[in-house]
Amino acid sequence: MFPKLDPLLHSELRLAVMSILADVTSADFTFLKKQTGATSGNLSVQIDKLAAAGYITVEKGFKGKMPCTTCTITPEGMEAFQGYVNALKDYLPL
Amino acid sequence: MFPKLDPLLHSELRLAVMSILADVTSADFTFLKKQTGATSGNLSVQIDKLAAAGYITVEKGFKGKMPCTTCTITPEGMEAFQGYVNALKDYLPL
DNA sequence: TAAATTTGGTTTATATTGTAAACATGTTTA
DNA sequence: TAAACATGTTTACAATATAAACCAAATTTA
Repeated sequence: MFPKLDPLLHSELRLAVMSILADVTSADFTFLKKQTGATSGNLSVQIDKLAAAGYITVEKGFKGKMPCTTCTITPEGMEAFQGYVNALKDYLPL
Repeated sequence: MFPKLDPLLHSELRLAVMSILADVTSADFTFLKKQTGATSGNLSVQIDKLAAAGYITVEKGFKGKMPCTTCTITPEGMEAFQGYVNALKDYLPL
């Protein structure tokens, strides 16, 4: 049977963000933007959704004088990501 | 870098359908419905989209006296599915 | 055999989602 | 100080997914 895929993670950009954070734990907005190639607007929206779900935390600070938004994956986010990966395996010949 | 995911395949139900067809080549509507747990309406719509993309062919006939719609994956569909699977690998720790 | 039910879908309406464009706020550079 | 750049956010629109309603033919039941 096909397990349900977490709709929050089944999104190209959110999945890319979570994939990065699952790897490096923490990253700032600019880094995520460069790595994913997303537009700022789209990234901002998707980060909000991940944060609202408790999958990441978002901290706003400054690097020098410039604003800097740092995203960090939470344990729940890590778990959700791993769950998604496992679920996907039932859809794919791996 | 994160490769673009084929939006036609990045859909839970369409992916499930393609996953089945990649395995068994051909299956009828009822079988797909049972395996995926989808509603008829949703399945009907998603099958149309896969067919419109040339990923599957749809043949309408009868099994005994009852109508029977058979879906078959095309070579292009097979290729697209494999491309999607490969692209996904860059998103997941596998 | 007439009515009710089941099978096998399609169409349509709505809710959700994704995305880009426009905007806001401040900083650096010429 | 004016123009260009950095770092995001908000908003408006387009695309998508999904369920609900519908349809027609076949089958079962009374």
